[in-house]
Amino acid sequence: MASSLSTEEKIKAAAKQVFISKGFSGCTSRELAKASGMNVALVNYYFRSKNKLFQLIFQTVMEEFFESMVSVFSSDLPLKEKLKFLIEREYAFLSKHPEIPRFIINELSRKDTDLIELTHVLPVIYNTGVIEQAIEAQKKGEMRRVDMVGITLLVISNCQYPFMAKPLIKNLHNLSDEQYQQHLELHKGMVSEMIIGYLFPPVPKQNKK
Amino acid sequence: MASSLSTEEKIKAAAKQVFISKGFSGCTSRELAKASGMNVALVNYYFRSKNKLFQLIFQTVMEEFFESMVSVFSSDLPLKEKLKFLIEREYAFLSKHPEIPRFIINELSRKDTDLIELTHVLPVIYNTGVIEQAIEAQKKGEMRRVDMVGITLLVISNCQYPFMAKPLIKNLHNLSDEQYQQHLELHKGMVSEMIIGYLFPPVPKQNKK
DNA sequence: ACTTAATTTAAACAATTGTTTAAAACAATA
DNA sequence: TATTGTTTTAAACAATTGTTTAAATTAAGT
Repeated sequence: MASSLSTEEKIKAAAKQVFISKGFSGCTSRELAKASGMNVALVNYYFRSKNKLFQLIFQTVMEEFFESMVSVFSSDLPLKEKLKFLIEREYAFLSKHPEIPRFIINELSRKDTDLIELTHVLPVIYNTGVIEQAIEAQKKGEMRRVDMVGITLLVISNCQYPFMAKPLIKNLHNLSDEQYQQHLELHKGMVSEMIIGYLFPPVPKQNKK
Repeated sequence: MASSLSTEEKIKAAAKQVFISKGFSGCTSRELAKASGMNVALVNYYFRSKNKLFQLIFQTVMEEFFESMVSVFSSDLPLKEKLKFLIEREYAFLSKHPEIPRFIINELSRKDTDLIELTHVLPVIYNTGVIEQAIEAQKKGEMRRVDMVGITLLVISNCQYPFMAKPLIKNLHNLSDEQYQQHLELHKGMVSEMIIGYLFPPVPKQNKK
């Protein structure tokens, strides 16, 4: 039962859910309290303010968000397999946490937010050696000359957007939840094949020196 | 000068900007009033309530959002050219209105929102004959057998996400605005080539039947 | 000029916001 | 048991919320 958790952790867990689904400005202190079965004063007793609590939770969500990405790049696989694996992992993560990309993108585009430091995550990825893998594959002419920003964008666009846009696409195409789920599963395969097919064209385009 | 507009239109124009960038729950009635140079009472005098004003604006934003998409499908072009054109148009639209996809997706995923009817836009697209074009191209084996949902998802994922995720990617890769702009331009070409290359594979996969 | 209607303003409304207070309940230790 | 310190509660705080009122101003038509 959830009551085995401490009050502090109950509030944190509930607040995470509420913040993710409604955003910082979409919920109130009392709503956060009620969602954890506590009262308003307790929220501020443990976390000082709504804003402090949010900052704390946003940080942890960001870490979860990048965790699997880093772990995949750190794995001992050829680049092409890493990318297939990454897409698979992203879809698995998003199936569990479909609201997180929207939440993060939203809160990051608030002008008035104390923006979180992400500078530490890039070096971690770079240290996995994935850059060297890409450069080598490109030298051999096996891989298209796309930089890390381009690769990142390709992968997360095609993975995250379909989850974020669920209400839009469902509404637009008149789909049930089950139908959309099927489309997502189908789409994963297409995305994987498309991206791999693009980045690693069957016939080498050119061998730049 | 903007003062040539009527009070009602000044409020509407300012509210559109504010709603799009801060969302319904991210702004106040007084903020909407101040942004148009008016006062709170005038907002409710012309639009009855904050919610009514929002509903009105959301509707018009949605229409702008689908306008170019429909117009491209209605154009007299072969399917492959339509898709190239669509991507080009999407990028042009998003360069002008980079905040709109996030705004729409956000507001559509609010549980408590009176959801807008989109059922009229799908028939419009279907009536352009694009479906028949796709089926024919697929019969000839020129095009992969991907349905309308899949095509839609591919295009708008790769177009919209890079604009939505600007703060995330900028932060992650430590890019300046100018650098990100360059990446966007570069990405457009990649996306177009990738999607076309995937949907219309150079060597016909198989001729079903 | 007079009357009527439409527009704009300042002020007020009750409800809700984030946050704090001070007392109560609890737990641990002596 | 008495005395700590910690946790929880109910109530209050001023500020802000969406909305309304009623008076003031402007515009239009006679």
